[in-house]
Amino acid sequence: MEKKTISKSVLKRLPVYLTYLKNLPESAPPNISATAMATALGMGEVQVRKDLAMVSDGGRPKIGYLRESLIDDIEQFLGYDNTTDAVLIGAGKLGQALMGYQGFADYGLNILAAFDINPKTDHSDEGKPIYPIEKLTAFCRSHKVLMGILTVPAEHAQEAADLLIACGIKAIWNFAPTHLDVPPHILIQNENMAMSLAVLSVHLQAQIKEEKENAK
Amino acid sequence: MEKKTISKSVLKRLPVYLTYLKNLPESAPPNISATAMATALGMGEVQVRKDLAMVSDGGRPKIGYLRESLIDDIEQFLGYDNTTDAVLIGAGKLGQALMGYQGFADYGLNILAAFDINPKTDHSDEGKPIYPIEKLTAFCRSHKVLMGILTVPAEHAQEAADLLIACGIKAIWNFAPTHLDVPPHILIQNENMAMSLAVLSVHLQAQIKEEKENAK
DNA sequence: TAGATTGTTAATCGATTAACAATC
DNA sequence: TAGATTGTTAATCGATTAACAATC
Repeated sequence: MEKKTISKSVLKRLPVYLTYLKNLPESAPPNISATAMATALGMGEVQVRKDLAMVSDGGRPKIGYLRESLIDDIEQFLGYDNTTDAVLIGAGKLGQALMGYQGFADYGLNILAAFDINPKTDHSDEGKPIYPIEKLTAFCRSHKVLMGILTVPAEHAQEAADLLIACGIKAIWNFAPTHLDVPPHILIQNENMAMSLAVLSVHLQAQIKEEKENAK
Repeated sequence: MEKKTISKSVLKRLPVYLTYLKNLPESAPPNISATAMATALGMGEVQVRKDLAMVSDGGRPKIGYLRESLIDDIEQFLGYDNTTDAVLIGAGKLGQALMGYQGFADYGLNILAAFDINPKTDHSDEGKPIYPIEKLTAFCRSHKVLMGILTVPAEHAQEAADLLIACGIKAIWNFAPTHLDVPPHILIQNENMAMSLAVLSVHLQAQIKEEKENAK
């Protein structure tokens, strides 16, 4: 495998392959072909093969890829093997739901603590600490945290982002439905529910309209 | 405005413009130029103008677009003006967080009720009903629900999706980290946190590596 | 009128797909 | 060997960007 720069489109498909591979039953054969994966996921087989070529050191003709090593290769490429510590700002319902989600461990994500302007309690149901926002800076510095998760209301998102950046954070996972202005070296990943809803809404509108016309 | 088919890329940018426009202060002038929006959102101005041309009946040279009507045009295009009723499957933490989120009203989304194999309570904090899953079919039929939101564990996502489709649902917003197999006319919109995490993780890996090299 | 801004047509860029050669 | 599958090179497609004409 050569170290090539990877495009965002490829990058976003890798976790799809990963979950598919990990969900295969124990009883499945140790090898899997790009063809089989493509069929199962409803994708083009050349695309799958090309994507895998970016992270794997190759499959064997006629046999395919060794499932276990493919999983390892993708996980390693995505950096899921070394855990990333993160802090969460905004311990509302969504924030607490994310804090309690056990599945993040599979992605190497570890939410250390949450911070809130006005914490309702000092720990989540799972026992993770919830601190007043004033403690954020010291905490981030001492734990060398590089990632922040924003689950605050839209109107406080920008100031929370500014605060995180001042604490030395390099990447922000933003659940607030708003655009954030940040310096170029900071990565913002918007978990854009509005985007998803737009796609769903327009699809349904079209569907409804179609049905009406058919009913004529 | 002519009815053109819109690409998914444009479609996904529309809600970004919309939130930006809605968040402008009351005191802002009634007109806004594509140039100004592009600068504020860090996008290309031609792209903004082209996107707006898809939904608006045009801005005025030298002046720009009338902010209010632009908002209306986008909302209408996205179908946010007529509400979409939805049911939610899986009343866990994430499910309840979504049920309680007031902001969905802005997107024309109305979560009528949640369903769960084993409801802990019969209503959410906001008073929305939570029913046992057995009641789903009758409910969807009588309320003519077209959209389902999946917040169940990955291992139950496929069966939940099948159930929704059997109930006549046309679009599924899937929060479960798994690939769903559905008939072609059903739209699946994956709220893919794994995708976002992949982007964040790879960015941080690169950042860490870079720092190490600089430290040499 | 001059200049800012719009909308459109053409050029570029990147990503996907198709064709094919290599290999076990 | 034959055939399934891999990996790569070339062709296509779509989306973004650049150039420019139109307009208030």
